[in-house]
Order: sequence, then structure tokens, then C-alpha cells
Amino acid sequence: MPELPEVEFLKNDISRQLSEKPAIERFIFHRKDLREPIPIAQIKKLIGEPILKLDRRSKYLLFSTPKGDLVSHLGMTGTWRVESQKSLETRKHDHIEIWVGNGKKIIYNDPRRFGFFGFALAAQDHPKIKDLGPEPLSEDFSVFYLRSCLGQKKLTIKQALMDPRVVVGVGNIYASEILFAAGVHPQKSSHSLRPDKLQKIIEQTQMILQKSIESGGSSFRNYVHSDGNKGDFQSFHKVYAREGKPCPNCQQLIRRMIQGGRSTFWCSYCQKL
DNA sequence: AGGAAAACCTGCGTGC
DNA sequence: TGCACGCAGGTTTTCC
Repeated sequence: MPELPEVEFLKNDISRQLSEKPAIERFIFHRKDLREPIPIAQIKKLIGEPILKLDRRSKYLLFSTPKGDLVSHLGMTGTWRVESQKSLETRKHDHIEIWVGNGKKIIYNDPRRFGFFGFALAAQDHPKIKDLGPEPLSEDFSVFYLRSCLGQKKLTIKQALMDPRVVVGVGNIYASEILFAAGVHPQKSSHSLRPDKLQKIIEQTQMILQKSIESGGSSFRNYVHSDGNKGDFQSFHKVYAREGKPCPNCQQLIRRMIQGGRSTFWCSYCQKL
């Protein structure tokens, strides 16, 4: 799945296909849980309500109705796609279908089932959402904010960037890409970074995420848009999953290490401690 | 308290 | 061909 750009793209993509605020006709749950139980009884109370709009907060996709919000997270392998109700195809790992009044159905598919589907009267009060840090593309994500936030913490900058209480939406792919673009070593302790480096990290975060949204998300493994087409950001990866290949800047070989259980890719010449 | 490791799952590529 | 292993876009829980 999807890091922020993929969710943002999906939000826009599905929104286009639901333009006339169709009413929810039915839910089909092919199973009662993903990683956590699905609050099916609560969710079914939304039948008959129109989907007013889709929003994104962090990597959560939010469907808003007059009686409350559906809160969806795609985990590592989840996708939503839109199909005609006439299509009888059911794919392996289709778990949830939302049938709506314009003849379409919105289908959630997730092989690993690390995703999430829940309900809240107002999404911003949902336990998964209320304690999240700022959006990376907002003005709240500033040098001033980062200094106060990282001041005490003993975290490497890579782990800080991926901590959703620090900033949301930066996953494992983009964390490596951002630090490469900013010329910052992934193991640098986050509280030791000077303001000009923090500024550079913020700029590169926004640049890379924005560019990726515009080109339709990452598509690294199995990512597809709601129309079934793949995104094509993978060709833009400069270090991610490129261990042993030459750095695009200096030809030094890209290296890989494990931080917090996740692979980090970096160039030991362009990113010094 | 706070950070590392494990847990939740399936699928795919590699190497023997 | 088959099997074992390592790895995968995320987040939460458990364990030191």
C-alpha cells in the first residue's frame, strides 16, 4: 500500500466517480474483520445516506455521510476500486463492497488484511486519527514545529519522519527518498539537526510527495488505482530498493540497512553522518 | 519510560 | 517441481 500520495490520488479518483453524491444502498462484508473486527452493525446504519465527500487524513481515506464518517486505512496491500454493479467478478481478497445509488460499487481488496475499516460520528475524533501529527503538505509542518517536537526525542531522523505523531503520511519508501534528496544520513539523531537541514527536509518532503501525487502514486508492488491502472512513480525512486546500484548523483553504490525493523536505502557518499 | 522486537497476514522471488 | 527462506508500501502491542 500506499503511502500518502497513493491515498490522495485514490481519494480524487474515487471522488470523480461518485460525483453526484450517491446514496449507500448496501454493504457486503465478505468477512467480519481485517486486522481488527469491523463494526458492521454501526456501519450498516449508514444505509440510505448519501456519500457527501471523500477526504484524506494521513493515510486514512474518509467517506463522509450526514450520519457519520467511514474511516478506512489500506494497510500495506489494500486498495479500493470502483466497478459497475453489473460486474459479477469477485477477486480473491475482496473483503468489503459498498453499493451506491449510481449503479457503482466500491470494493476493498487487501491480501494481507493489515488495513482498517471503522466508523466515527466525526472522523477527527476517531481514536486512530485524533492524536496524529500535522499533514506534511500543510503550513503546520514547519522548522519551528519540528524543533519543538524533536527537541527531547532520541530518535534517528528516519524514524522521526516515519513517526505519525511527528508528521503523517511519510512511509518507508518516501522516508529514504526524502533523506537522500535532502542529503541527510538516515541515522542522524533528529534533535541534532540544524534548522537549515530541517528546512531542507521539509522542502524535499513536500516536493517529493507533491510530485508523486501528480504522477499517480508509487505502484511499487501491487499498487493500482481504482480503475485498475498502475501508478508509475517507481521509476522516480533514486535509492529505494536500489541496493548495490549506482547512486544517480555520484555513482557510489546504494546501501541498505535495517532501522526499526524496516529497510533503509542510502548513499554513503551523498549522505554523511 | 522509551525504544526495540514481535505481531498481525499473504504473496512473491530466489536459491538449493 | 518443491520447499525453505527472506522480504514487502503500516500500525499496534508486547517485551525488555
